[in-house]
Amino acid sequence: MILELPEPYDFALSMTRFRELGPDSASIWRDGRLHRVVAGREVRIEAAPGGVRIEAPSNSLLLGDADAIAEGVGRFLGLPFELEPFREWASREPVLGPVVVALAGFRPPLNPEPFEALVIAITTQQISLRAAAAIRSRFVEHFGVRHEVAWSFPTRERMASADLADFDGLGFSRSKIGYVLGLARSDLDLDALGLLPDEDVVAALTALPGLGRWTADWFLARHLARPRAWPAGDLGLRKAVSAFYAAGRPLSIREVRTMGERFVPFENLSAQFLLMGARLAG
DNA sequence: ACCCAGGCATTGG
DNA sequence: CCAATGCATGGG
Repeated sequence: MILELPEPYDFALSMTRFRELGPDSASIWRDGRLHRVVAGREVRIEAAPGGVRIEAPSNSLLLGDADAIAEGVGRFLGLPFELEPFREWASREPVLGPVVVALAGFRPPLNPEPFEALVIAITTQQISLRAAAAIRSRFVEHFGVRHEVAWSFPTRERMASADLADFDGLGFSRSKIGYVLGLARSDLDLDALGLLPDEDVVAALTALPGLGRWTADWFLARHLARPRAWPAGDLGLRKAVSAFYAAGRPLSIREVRTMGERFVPFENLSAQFLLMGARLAG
């Protein structure tokens, strides 16, 4: 089936994250297609005129899963983002404007599952994206379910019943094992976070061990697609803001947080385009 | 053999 | 309140 996306849409550009630095075994890029388990079915997503083509197991259509698959893929591809008002606003920004124009067709992808979004963040804390992806792939293949090409991401329920010894050889630090188990076993309703305002989401997440401001900000940005999310503590964003707005001078987290005011009310998309722009420039 | 990489908790002033 | 430290793997 075809999933239509607002034009312009550049599938390969938008999948840069999965093609280059941080793919894992739950989201596999191969031969121009993205393989992933959506709504319990492994799908293959590829570029098509007007959007993307989704190939799914033939019986999933008969079973009436088509709507759930289209919904899940749409969220994965960042359909909730409203790019048109952002482009209109950015066109009057002297620095960001040209970046957005140069990245025409870029639609930031989302992490559609809250537990997955948080575990991705935990694994990525402090270490390089490549190291995190290597560790996470071992985690996914150990606790997830193998489909054809991709694995389903381990569920919260599965992880709630895991223990320390199950993580042997995966490369997690002791503390990060505790963060994942603590998150899985906590009584926090992850699906209900979407009903809360940004600051309440941050408060609820940072109350858990191992989930700090950076993790909460990326959850707002890449899971909930909140327009005002601004991950000022992110090393990549700090370098991007430094390059585009401070002539390369290193910026503190506090400085970057303050500079977020420049991008109101489009901090999230601004951050994602700046990161992408810096990646292409470097 | 280093050193840094899309943080966070803990400890000590 | 701020500074220093340990954590784990991958790549340069």
